[in-house]
Amino acid sequence: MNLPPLIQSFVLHFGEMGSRWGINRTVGQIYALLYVSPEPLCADEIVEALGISRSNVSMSLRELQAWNLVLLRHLPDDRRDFFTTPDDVWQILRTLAEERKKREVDPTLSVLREILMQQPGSEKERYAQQRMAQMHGLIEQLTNWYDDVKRLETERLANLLSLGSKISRLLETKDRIVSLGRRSKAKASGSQPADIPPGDGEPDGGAAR
Amino acid sequence: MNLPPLIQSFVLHFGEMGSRWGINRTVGQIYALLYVSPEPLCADEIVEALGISRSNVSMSLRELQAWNLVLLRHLPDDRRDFFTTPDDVWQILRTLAEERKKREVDPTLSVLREILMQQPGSEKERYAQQRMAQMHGLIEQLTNWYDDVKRLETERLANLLSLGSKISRLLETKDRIVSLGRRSKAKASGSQPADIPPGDGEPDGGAAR
DNA sequence: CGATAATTTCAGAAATTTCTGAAATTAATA
DNA sequence: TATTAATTTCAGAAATTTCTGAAATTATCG
Repeated sequence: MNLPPLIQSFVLHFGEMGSRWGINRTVGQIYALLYVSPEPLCADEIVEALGISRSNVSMSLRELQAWNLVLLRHLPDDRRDFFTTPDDVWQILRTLAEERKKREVDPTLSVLREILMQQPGSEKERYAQQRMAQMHGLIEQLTNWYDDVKRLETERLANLLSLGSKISRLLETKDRIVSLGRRSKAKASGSQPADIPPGDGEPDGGAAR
Repeated sequence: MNLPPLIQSFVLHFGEMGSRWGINRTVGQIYALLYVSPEPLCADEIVEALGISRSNVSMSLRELQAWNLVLLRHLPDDRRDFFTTPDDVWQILRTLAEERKKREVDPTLSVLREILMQQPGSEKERYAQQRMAQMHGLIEQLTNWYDDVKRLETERLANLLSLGSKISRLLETKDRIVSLGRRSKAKASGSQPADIPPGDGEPDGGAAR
């Protein structure tokens, strides 16, 4: 590997983190390299920079494309493929979130749905199903939130982030005030999508530490 | 493996997903099993249920403890350890978020900080550093938001989720109205309702491109 | 203390993942 | 169509991770 020290640290770190992020070392390194390169790179430049085999680069670029994390570029009168990452880090974040959801969440959601359709054959199964319903409900709330928020343009999204929990406090206050003239316990906000499966009553009081 | 079919599907799925989630098959299976078990289980019961070696169970439980994902329980006059998961799925979510942040985000944040301290030795390094600064800024915004939001109690957190992006739209509207009497282009977050302190500065305008 | 039970450790076996080099494929050019 | 360049595929080598069984450790009890 032959890179300026500062860039090398970054590339090596991404390589090491790769496995924790569900990609492998080479994929991590290539991504890091493309991310900090001012110009798009072709496969052979990557081979050169990272000191790995041509075929490994090919497969890893393919993987990065499957993740939608790289862009393909072409130069006039040159038929090689050149690769970059999007410039906008917020765009990168969106892609990452989308792809991780697709790989790490959606399959579980669909397995849960399937299992929850079935008739429990015993008391143990009935209990298990109720636990799965709780998990399903939580995941659905999270993904609904995500589906809603992901459509925001960057500036609004950044605003939302910088507000953080402050909104919640605001809401509580508003709710408390509104409820003075209505009921006594506030239940904040409409949009509860209707298809949360039954059965997941209260999260058993036992908050367990 | 000898489990009711419905529970077996769930356990096997968690095993398969394990590698995508940064844990391994056994760890995933054990977690799933504990999660749907009404009573805490001891190591030998897990061995029995999943058909894996005692030592593997021991190591995997250790791993789950390192993740803070299981609770230790004891029965009177029995010196075996029994294991469960917390009842409250929101609590589980918090733990998961915290641990994944610790493993997947914090190390990168600290490497970025270190690299950004250094003096670039070339134009390429200067550019790379600027890219890393963008990444660092984004991660910092996200973790600040997370640090803020994670302290919310469950009910408020759920409220926040169910609101989703609506707040943002609300804010924009409010801002637009407020700005009528001030400047012409709304920059959101300029003025907040009474008890909302001024947020972190600008979201780093430099969205690249 | 010695006996027994529960658990952990760890070297190496087994399984899985990653990586390479050689061959095959694709596509542009003469 | 043959030639050359760019890229991909894939069998097996190399590296890494996971898992096991045997031995070691820890803790409790008589």
